[in-house]
Amino acid sequence: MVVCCCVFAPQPRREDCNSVRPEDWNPRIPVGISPVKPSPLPSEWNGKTESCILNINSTIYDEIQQEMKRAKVSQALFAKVAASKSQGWLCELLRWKEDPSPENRTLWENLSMIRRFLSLAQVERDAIYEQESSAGQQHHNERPTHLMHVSPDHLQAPPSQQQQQQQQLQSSLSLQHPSQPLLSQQPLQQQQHHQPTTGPRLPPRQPSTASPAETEDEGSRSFIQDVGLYPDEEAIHTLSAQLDLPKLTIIKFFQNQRFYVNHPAKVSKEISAGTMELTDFRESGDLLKELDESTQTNNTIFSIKIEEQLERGVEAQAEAERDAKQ
DNA sequence: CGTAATATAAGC
DNA sequence: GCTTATATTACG
Repeated sequence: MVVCCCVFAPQPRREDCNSVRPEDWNPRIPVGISPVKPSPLPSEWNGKTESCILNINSTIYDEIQQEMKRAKVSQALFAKVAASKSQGWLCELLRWKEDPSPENRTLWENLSMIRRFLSLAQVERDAIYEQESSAGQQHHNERPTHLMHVSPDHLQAPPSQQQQQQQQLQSSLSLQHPSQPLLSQQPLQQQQHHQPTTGPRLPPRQPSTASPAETEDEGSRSFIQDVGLYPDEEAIHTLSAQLDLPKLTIIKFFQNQRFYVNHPAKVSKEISAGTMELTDFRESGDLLKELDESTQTNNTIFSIKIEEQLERGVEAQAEAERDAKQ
C-alpha cells in the first residue's frame, strides 16, 4: 500500500557532488534502531530505505557543506531554510559533526529535517534560497498580502527548462496548489472534528479549487497565507500570543508545514489505512515513531487552536499583525 | 576601508 | 539547545 516515498525519484544529482560516499557509510549508527527490535513493518522497508531518504549518518555534514558551496549560500541562510535555526547553530553543528544517532533526539530531528530539505530537487532548493534571501533583505517589504510571490522576471534563471520547473514550484510555495494537503493528517482531529458551526469559516483570500475533501484544512491554509512559510521571530511571537501556544509549537508547525509543501506527495493515505503514520521515509523504531506522534500532536494542537481562533473571528488580528510588520 | 560570512561567547 | 551579540576573518 505504501506507494513510493520518492516523489522526486529522478532527482537531478548535483554536479560537484557524489553525494554518498561508501567509505563514509559507517555502520555504527544503528543504536536505537537495533536489529533486535521487532519491526512492525518489515516489508515496508525491504532494503530500499536508502532511496527513501532519511539515512542520517555522518555524510550529511559533508552534504550540507557541499550544498552551501554549490548554491553559494551562507550558513545563516541555509540554517534558516533547512532547519529554521540560526547561523551559530549550524556553525557548531558543522564543527562538531557529532555522530548522529536516534539517541540524541534533538540532533536526530534536526538532521532529519535537513535531510528532508536536501532531498528536494535542486531547483526547488535554489528557489527556496532565492526566495528567502530576497525576502530577508528587503527589510519590511515582505508583504504577505498575498504570499511570497516570486516574480518570474525576478528569478533570473537563464535556462528555460529550469524556468518552467521553477514556475511550478512557485505555485507550490504559494500554497495555491490545490492538490497538496497542507495539514498532514490528524487522527485526533477526526474524533473532535468540530465543523464550522456558523457559516463560512473565513473569507478565502485565494480562490480555492480544491475538492471538498481537501478544504478541511482551509483554516490553516489561509492562516499560512497571512504569515508566509517562514515566519520571523516577531510573527512567531505574535502567533504564540494569539493562539496561546508555546513558540516551539508554532515553530514546529511551520517546519512541518514547509516540508509538506515541498513534498506534495502521498502522505495521507497510509495513515488512514492505519498501517503507517505520517511520512513514510522513516525508520520503524519506537523512538522515531514517538517523534512522529509528537509532530502529529503538535499539528493537531495547532490546527485546533486555529479553528477556535477563526471561529472567534480572529481575522482582524491577522490584519493587525500584517500591519505591524509593515 | 567597507561589508558580509564565520567562529565564538554569553544569555535564556 | 538554541538565539543573540560580539569578535574575527574573508573579500571586494
